[in-house]
Amino acid sequence: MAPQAYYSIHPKFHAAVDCIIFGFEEGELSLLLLQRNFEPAKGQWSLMGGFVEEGESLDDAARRVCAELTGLSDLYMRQVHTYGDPGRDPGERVLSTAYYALVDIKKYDHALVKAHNAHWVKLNEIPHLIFDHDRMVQDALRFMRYQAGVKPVGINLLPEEFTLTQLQTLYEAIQGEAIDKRNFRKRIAAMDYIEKTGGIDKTSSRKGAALYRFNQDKYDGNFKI
Amino acid sequence: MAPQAYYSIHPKFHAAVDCIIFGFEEGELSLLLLQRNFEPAKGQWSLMGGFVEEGESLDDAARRVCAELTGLSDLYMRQVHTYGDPGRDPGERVLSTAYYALVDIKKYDHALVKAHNAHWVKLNEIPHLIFDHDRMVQDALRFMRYQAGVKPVGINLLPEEFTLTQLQTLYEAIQGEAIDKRNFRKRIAAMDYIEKTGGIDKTSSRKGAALYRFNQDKYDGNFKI
DNA sequence: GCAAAAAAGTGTTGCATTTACACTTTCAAT
DNA sequence: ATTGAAAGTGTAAATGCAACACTTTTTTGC
Repeated sequence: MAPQAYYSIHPKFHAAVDCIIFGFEEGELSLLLLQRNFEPAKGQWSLMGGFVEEGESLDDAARRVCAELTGLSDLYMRQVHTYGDPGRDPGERVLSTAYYALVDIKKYDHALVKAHNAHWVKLNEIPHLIFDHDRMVQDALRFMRYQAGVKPVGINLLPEEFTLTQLQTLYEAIQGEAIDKRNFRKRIAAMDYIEKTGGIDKTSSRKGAALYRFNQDKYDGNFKI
Repeated sequence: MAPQAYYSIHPKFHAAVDCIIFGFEEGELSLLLLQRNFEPAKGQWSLMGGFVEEGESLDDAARRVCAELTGLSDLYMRQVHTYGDPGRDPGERVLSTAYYALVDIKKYDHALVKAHNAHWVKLNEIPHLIFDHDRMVQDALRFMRYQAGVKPVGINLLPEEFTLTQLQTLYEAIQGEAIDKRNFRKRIAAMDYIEKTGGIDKTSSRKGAALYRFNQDKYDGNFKI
């Protein structure tokens, strides 16, 4: 068989990425969802997605798609799964790879979000989404929760400086259950890569709460020995 | 934009699946690898792979590809990751989704394996593989190890009936470290879904070892309450 | 200026899980 | 009858995890 024929006898498919974009506000996780003002499935809710272009890796496509909506191009993102059932997109056949992304909800570009008719929706208020996007959300949520239990990825949902109460509330939202304050702080204290900045936050407490930051170098150091 | 145009302005890609096929023999994990007697990359080592066809889901494609090589179509399989860098396949652009599969190494079709010029290779003797297949193997191994630590998926590498010594040797191979025999048996005893068959295996011991089997119903029951 | 409110911050104990550890039993082969 | 080879079995120490309540600080309202 000639090398060319090896490939050309096989079909080609559209490839897309869909992004499950997590934010954290008011003690709850939210997703950034589109109320589609475009076809297909105009009027329905969906994830932000887009087609993979020539010469663009899947990771790059996911990054571009998230940046188109949020204006942020340095988000923490991870591939979740690829969905390839024929008929999953009722228009044409499309293979779609889902990525989750973590956003500091204070930072996104409001104009872009508005232009896409996108909205932050709390996890327990998520409407039915088009195609197989419901399942993508379930899978992404499970994977993100798993990763958050293993690595401090959740920090990407907070500003650079944060209080321990914010951090605890975040992890309670991720895990979906209350955490004992003293045990939580003991655990954090044992992580030398979460360090005091010296700053004090007085926005949510009369007394004032110490600010902390994540130190990537110290974190990497823990594994390089 | 007309619905058709929505899709057609975007490029299409070949879609492939590559299978990381695990077996267990002589106390070690092995992979079923091809010494390619076909183009591209003839003469080199690779994973078993194939293109996704029209009307075929990714899962179905992976199942078909594994069955083409092993003759077994009911393998435990899980999607690992999709690799989409441009240039990952030097011929044409191909998006490839990796699946791992677990095989009872006593059962595969030897003629098919021979026809494909495939060989079982022990984990620590794996040669360099083409394209990004080395990375696929690393990712699949990590994912399989994780899953084996959480669910009894490893059982798919053993015959229906197995001794506790076999099971322990398997888990030592998966984890890559020795396990205390009494602690291991205590843990297994606590799993009511691993049950004695009443049979006795005398092939590897004068005394004879009790045979066990995995009870899927009891296992499912543990989570349905 | 005093009292109340609201969040930050701080250790100890009991319980459960995990780990370490060595000898006996059985049976086939010689 | 002895030997060899793998199967099978329980306890004690240590570690990790979960439960639990009060003090401190500062602002605000009286």
